[in-house]
Formats: sequence, structure tokens, C-alpha cells
Amino acid sequence: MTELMLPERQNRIRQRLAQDGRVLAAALALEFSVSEDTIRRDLREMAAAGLCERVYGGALPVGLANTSLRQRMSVAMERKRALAEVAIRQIVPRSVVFFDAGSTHLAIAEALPDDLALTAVTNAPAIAMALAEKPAVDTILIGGLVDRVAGGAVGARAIEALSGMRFDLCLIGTCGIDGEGGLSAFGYEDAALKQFAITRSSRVLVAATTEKFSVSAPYAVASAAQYHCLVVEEDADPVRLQIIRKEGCEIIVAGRGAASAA
Amino acid sequence: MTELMLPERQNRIRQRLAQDGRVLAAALALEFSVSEDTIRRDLREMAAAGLCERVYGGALPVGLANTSLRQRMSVAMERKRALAEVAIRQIVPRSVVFFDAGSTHLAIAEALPDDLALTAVTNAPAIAMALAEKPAVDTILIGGLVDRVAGGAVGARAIEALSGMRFDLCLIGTCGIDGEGGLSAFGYEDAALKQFAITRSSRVLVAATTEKFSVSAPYAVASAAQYHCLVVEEDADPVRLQIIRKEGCEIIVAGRGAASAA
DNA sequence: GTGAATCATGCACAATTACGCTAAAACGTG
DNA sequence: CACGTTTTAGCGTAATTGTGCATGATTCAC
Repeated sequence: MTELMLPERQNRIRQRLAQDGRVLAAALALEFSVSEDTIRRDLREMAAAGLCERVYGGALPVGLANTSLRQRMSVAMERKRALAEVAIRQIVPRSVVFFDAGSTHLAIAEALPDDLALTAVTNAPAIAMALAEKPAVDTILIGGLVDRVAGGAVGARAIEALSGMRFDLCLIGTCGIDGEGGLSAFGYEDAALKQFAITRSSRVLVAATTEKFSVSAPYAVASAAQYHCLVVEEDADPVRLQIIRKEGCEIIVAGRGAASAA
Repeated sequence: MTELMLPERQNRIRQRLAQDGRVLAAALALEFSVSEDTIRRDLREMAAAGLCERVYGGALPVGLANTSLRQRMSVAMERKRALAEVAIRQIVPRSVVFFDAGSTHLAIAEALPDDLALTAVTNAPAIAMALAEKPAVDTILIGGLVDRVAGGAVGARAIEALSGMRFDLCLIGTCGIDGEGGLSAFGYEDAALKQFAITRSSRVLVAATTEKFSVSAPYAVASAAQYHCLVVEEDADPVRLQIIRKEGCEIIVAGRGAASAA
């Protein structure tokens, strides 16, 4: 067998991953005649790019280990709730609000007060369920092919359903935030839907936990100039926040009164 | 069986939880060829993440502090699971199946085996969530205005989305069954959606718990001639079943000879 | 109560991993 | 071609992780 170039090797790993549903680092090293170190580096890179999920001994495809929204929901829940409380204050009664899929938005939906009247639109089943519990909320579900990873409907049907709507506020989730405040997503279709939702909305709010600042995902969604308000946690890096603020974006720090000033 | 990686094992445990409604530590240890200690650690972790509830000897699904539909779900849970097991046997692999909203159908979705490949269409967020956990199922969500009572999308948008589809099988819920096997629903729009779904499907299956036979709801959905298969419990009235059978409807009685979980 | 089963905790061992370092190869540039 | 820079791969070492076992403590069933 001829030696493989790095991208070729990673492609083969991806193939094996899809085929077998898992790969072992030791086995791959043997198969490609390279050290386990090299394989581990590959897997680490691929995991950072969202192509697989690193586990002890090898890697799994993105879907298998953590898909469950419930699982994502259970991590950092109190922090997400804190973000939610602040984000809710940005919602104008009787307005039309789009809830993008994501565990933070689920936390927001759950935390809505019972007397807040709202027309809520969402592509995420979990969020729709939470919204259905709120007596003053009319819930509109966006249909389409359900993306396991994103936890909501995406694709042509979803975009089509959105195209007939106008939102007063749009809550957009993000998988990562880059240095200039640019948002990115792991899924191609997911990113497309987010982008489209933004175009249908007069105001865009992004709520992000601090770890989002150290993640970069492959598909760009929006630059800082395209959203109006960013809700972050107290421990977010002030330098990076300042950069984003310069783009004309209002920054709200959760857990500190209601002030946005640094 | 090959050895499983830690996340894979925990995933399997989660599946067993959803499917069987409980797991025993000792049995899992045997099944996965690891020590009970390891299983106990898994269960402890999962419980800490809110994915299950730890009990003496094993674990139970979390389902205790959940939504109102979950509440309906907990009513007659065992019986619905029994219906579900039978109904699943009517599903042809690789077919396109519509899941109407309803707690019985949620039970069916949760009990689907992992290796059953399927295109599932549903208007119910809760069912969409359950389906998203099944690795071999493509889930299509029907959007529209969410009906709180029915627990799914209804109305013009939902009908429109359905109109472009053809189903191999259609699982229709019912609020009541009259003397001649006619189905009825409490919601006007809900009834309309059920009717329309039936017209899009080559085969229609109804799963009903026994109490449905003593309920009659205001809006007619379908007569016995319009569905092909009725799954009922063991204690359903044989006289009424005979009448429905005469309409050309196959009747399947669940629970005969299967006394599994306690 | 009493015995058996199940449990949490601490510890030990092996496998796996990240990190820093080095060397070789590939690349661009004048 | 010579040169510095970047990329890539291998190695040693220390740290981390998953697992099984021993030990009491706890819980359950009778």
C-alpha cells in the first residue's frame, strides 16, 4: 500500500467512521502504518472541525455520542438559565419571535413567564413543546427534515415556511464565535436556515455561553454587524467583547444587573 | 460482539431505558461484559446528567418531572407500551410512515428498534423528538399552528405540507370509537388533519386503549371502512370488535401471551 | 432483626492521551 | 541554488482516563 497524504488519510478515516460507526486509534495506526500519535492528531483536528467526536480509544461519528438535546440541555444548565432570564427581558410583549434550535433557546422558552403574550415560531420540536406549556403563547412550528444534530427542522421546506414570515425578534443560536464576532455552525443546512431567519427579522439576538468563544465551526452564519444584541456570561473575555461592540452590537452581560457598560 | 466504547455503552443503556422502561445493573454488566462497578458508574454519571433516575438495582427513565404530554403519557403507560410493541410489527422496513399526534404514538416512536430504517413524518413535536433518537429513522416534521390539546401542528399549513406526500402507513390517533368503529376527535382542525392524512396513505392503522370505546367526540374522522387495522387491548369488548371486523378491518389484540415488564 | 444483595469509596493497574521536542520533508522567495 | 519558514511525523515523558477489586456502609426482602 502506498503512503497516504494527510488529507487523504483523514478522508479515509471519515469513511471508516461512516461505515463502521466508530474507529479505534490503534487500529488506524496499524492500517495506515503511522504512529498512533499521528492518528490522534488527525482525530483531534477532525473533532475540532466538527467531523467526529473524540472518545477514549478512538472516535465516533458526530451523531452517536451526544445527539440528544436532553444531554446538551443538561450541561451548564444554570448558566443557560441565567442567560435566558436576561434574554427574556429583550422580548417585547405581543411581538413575533423566532426561536432557533438550541439548548440555550430551550432554556429561554422554558423560562418565559406565563403572562407574556407572544407569537413564537420555532423549527425545534423541543422548543415547541416547551412553548406549548405557556398559556399566552401562540406557537407556530416550522416543518421540514429534522436535523439530528441541530435538533430542528432544516432544508428547503423549512426555508419555504420561513419565507412567508416577518419576525420582530429572532433568537439565533451559534456553535462558535470568532474573533470579530462572526457566528458559525456545524451543519450546512442549519447554517443556511439561520442565515435566512436573520433576513426575515428586524432584530436579531444571540445568546452564547462562554465556551462558544473558543469554538470555530465550518459554516459561517453571520458577522457581528448582522445581529443587534449579544448576551454573554460574566466570564466572557472583555477584549473580544469590545471588538464586537465596535461593530455596533449591543452586549449584555448576564448576572450583572442589567447594564451593558463595561 | 465487539467491545464498546464508553459513550457507545451509555447510549445503549439509554436505548434500553427508553425501550424497556428500566434497566438492571447486573443484566447490563453481563450484556456488555464489564463489571457491575462500571455499569454503576455509568448509571451514576447518566443520573447526574439527568438522563435517568438511579434506583436500587438499576435505573429508570427520567420522565418524572416532565411536560404535560408526558403526564398523559404516564397514564396507562404499560398498556400503551404493549400496544406499541404490536403496532411496530405492522411497520414495514424502509417505508414511509405518518405518526399522528398522541401519547400512544409517542409510545410507538419510543419503542422503535434501533435497526428499523424508516422515513417518519409527524406533526407532533414530542414524537419528532423521540424519532430523532432513532439512528435509522429519517424524521420529517410537519409545521403549522400548534394545537395545545392535540399536541401537534394543525391547520392550513400542516394540510398543505401533507398534500405533497404519500404514506405507506398512517398511524391515526382517535379520541373516541363509536359502535360501528367510527373514529372521532375533540378538535375541529385536528379532525381535519387526521382525515387528510388518511387520504394520503395506502394503509391506515389505529391503536386504541380500551377506554376509547366509551368516549365519543364531536368531530367525525373516519369510519371503520376507511382504516385497515385496529390494535386494541385484551379487555376490549369482543362484540364490538366483531362488528368492526365485519367492516373489513383487521383487528389485532395486544398482550396475548406477552407478560413481560412488571 | 437478620442475611443477602447492592452500593459508594479508595486504590491500583494498564491503556490511552497531551505536550514538548527533534528531525525530515515541502514550500516559497529572491 | 541557498535560505528560512511551514508542515508533518515520530519519540519520550508525565498526566489523564477507564476499569476492576477490596472494603465497609447501606438497602432490601423476609
